[in-house]
Amino acid sequence: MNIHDIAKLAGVSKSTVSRVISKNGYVAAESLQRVLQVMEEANYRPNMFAKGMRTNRSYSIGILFPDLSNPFFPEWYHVVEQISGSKGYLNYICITDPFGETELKRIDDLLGRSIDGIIYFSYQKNPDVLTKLKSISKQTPVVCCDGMMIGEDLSYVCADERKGTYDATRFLIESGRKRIAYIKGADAYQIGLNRYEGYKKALVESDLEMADSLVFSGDFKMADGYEAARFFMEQQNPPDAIMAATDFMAFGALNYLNEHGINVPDSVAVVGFDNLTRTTETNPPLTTIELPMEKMATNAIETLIFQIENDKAIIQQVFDCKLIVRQSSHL
Amino acid sequence: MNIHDIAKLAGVSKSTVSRVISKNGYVAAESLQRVLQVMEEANYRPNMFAKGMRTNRSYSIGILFPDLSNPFFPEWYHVVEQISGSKGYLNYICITDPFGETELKRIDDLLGRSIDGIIYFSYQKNPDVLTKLKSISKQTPVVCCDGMMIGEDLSYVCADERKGTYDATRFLIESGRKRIAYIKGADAYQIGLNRYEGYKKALVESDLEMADSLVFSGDFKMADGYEAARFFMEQQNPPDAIMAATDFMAFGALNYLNEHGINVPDSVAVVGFDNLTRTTETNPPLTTIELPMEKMATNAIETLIFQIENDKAIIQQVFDCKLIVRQSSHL
DNA sequence: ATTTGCTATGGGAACGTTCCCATGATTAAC
DNA sequence: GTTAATCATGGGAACGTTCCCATAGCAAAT
Repeated sequence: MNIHDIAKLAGVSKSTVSRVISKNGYVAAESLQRVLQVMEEANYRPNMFAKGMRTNRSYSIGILFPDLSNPFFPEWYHVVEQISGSKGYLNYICITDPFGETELKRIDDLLGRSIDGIIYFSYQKNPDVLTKLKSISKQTPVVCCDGMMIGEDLSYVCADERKGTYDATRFLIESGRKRIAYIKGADAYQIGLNRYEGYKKALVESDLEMADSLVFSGDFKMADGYEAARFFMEQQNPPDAIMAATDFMAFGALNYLNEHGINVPDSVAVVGFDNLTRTTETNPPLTTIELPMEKMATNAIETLIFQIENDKAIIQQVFDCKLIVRQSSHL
Repeated sequence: MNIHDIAKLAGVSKSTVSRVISKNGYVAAESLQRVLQVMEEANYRPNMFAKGMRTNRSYSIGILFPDLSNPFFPEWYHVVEQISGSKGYLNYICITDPFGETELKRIDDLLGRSIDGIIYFSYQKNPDVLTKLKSISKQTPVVCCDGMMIGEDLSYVCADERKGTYDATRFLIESGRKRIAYIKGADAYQIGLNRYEGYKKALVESDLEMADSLVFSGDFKMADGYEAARFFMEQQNPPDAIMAATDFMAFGALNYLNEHGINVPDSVAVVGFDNLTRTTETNPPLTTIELPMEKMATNAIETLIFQIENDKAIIQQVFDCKLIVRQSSHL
């Protein structure tokens, strides 16, 4: 069943049918009606291959995630999918890996499908990948979703995570915390370094101690937060506050503290980062730095679609983070 | 840059280049070498639209998930993506909704992309959707991933969840539990009913009480498990065991119990279902019924690809569940 | 010497769209 | 009443592959 058959059934030419489908060019109200009806009755669906061959558009977007076990990514995708769907796009999801070793291959896989654009997440800042992304982005727009791309000649959307963590750390200091521990990402990851920088900056400014015993490198898993809390609390002089680079790791820390009868926030304050949905459900509800995820995700996909449909010029956006004080940090 | 340009550069005809790309038909070793080299140098990528127009294959698979906040689905997808990727396929992910209201539209969206096959998850058994899936599956294979499809004229992969829950309930009874509560899915969902049936069957066989006060309907969220535990434990005669239809809800129940100093398993046993990765990390580690997720996911995608590439006949598979006893149920 | 089968290659039609161009019909403007 | 602008339609080339068919060289078998 093709455009030709529809044309015959509706008693018009294939050109007219084409005009109906692509909604451009003149077509008489009567013809329109008849073609629409015939298409409906015949359950006709335009052939995307033929369409794509002429237009070079697939209405498909490729998304690269380094890991799907952190609920941050599914939450982000949920927002993206809503918007892209409403604009007629469908999304390929590729799971790369935390070290970015498979990224180049997956980008090629996506390009082989003639996707219209790419949304890129990574834990790493791999020069080869950046070069590739830069070179394709004149043809196929790419939007990167992390602050570590700042300074690169690429489109990105990110948040001022450094300032976010800085503000939160200041808040803890001002509310009297003296020994503030930090759970950062693995040393091998470039992602999240801005968060760690904000923490260090606030400590330095306040002449607070920056000991190795107060920093733990995790792998962004919940279990790492749990282990970090154990590492901190088993010291003879444990911290009175624990900040985590992600809510997900803060969850793990909270679990450890709750299970060991260590009162939060009386004995130790806990602060996360991201403001995941579940932060209101923890015990106690988690003070966290809000990454304006919904705003960022919306912006990322809308930017990408704008670039696809209008202008491929680079667009870079930075959002503010906001400290959200809940019970896990109250004295 | 198309097959014609490559042919000219390599000094052969476009037919020979086509034979090189599609790896079929005779081509001399020398020609092969030259064409390969030219393609490499020109960074040539075959045009999938033109290819698809002739072959009617997109090497794309569509996956429908009703919800992405339950980590069960990302875990499943991770397995699927690994395998489909290794066989040259990429996956579109559509998030429908728990009530299945958007499923028909999303299926149409996918068909509009000429996907080669569909993997279908749902919380509901919507007759319209089933009719649609049955009608398309002669052309575009569909593999459903839940036991509620048993009896339908569709390909599916599922587990004997009824028996799984039955076995687990028997185990609790035999280890001396007398009042066994159950956290089921929302009444509006057809999914998970087999699990609930297994629970009821075991209770009836042992002449144990089946009170309304021992059954709670949740929405598969962690918070629902938390609420369920509160509902059960605030009764004057609380249960000595809580089973949940999903690990995710069991996590919520465990949180409630831990936070309220109710000893697990001494005061109350907790049993989940799914054997998510995180079950070994809870406190105490969670006894659960293993849904052989990896095996099922592997089977689902391999079945689908087999149907795409070989034979579209219906394939139906049922796997066994296995009780995994950890500390949350030990007396 | 002829036939057969295998290897190797090239030409051309076909897939189902879009889009440019040509052709009228009708209406509006002078 | 001619000209111009707008509306409506159809024909045909083009997009970049695959695949069928024709051709032909060469070795092995008759």
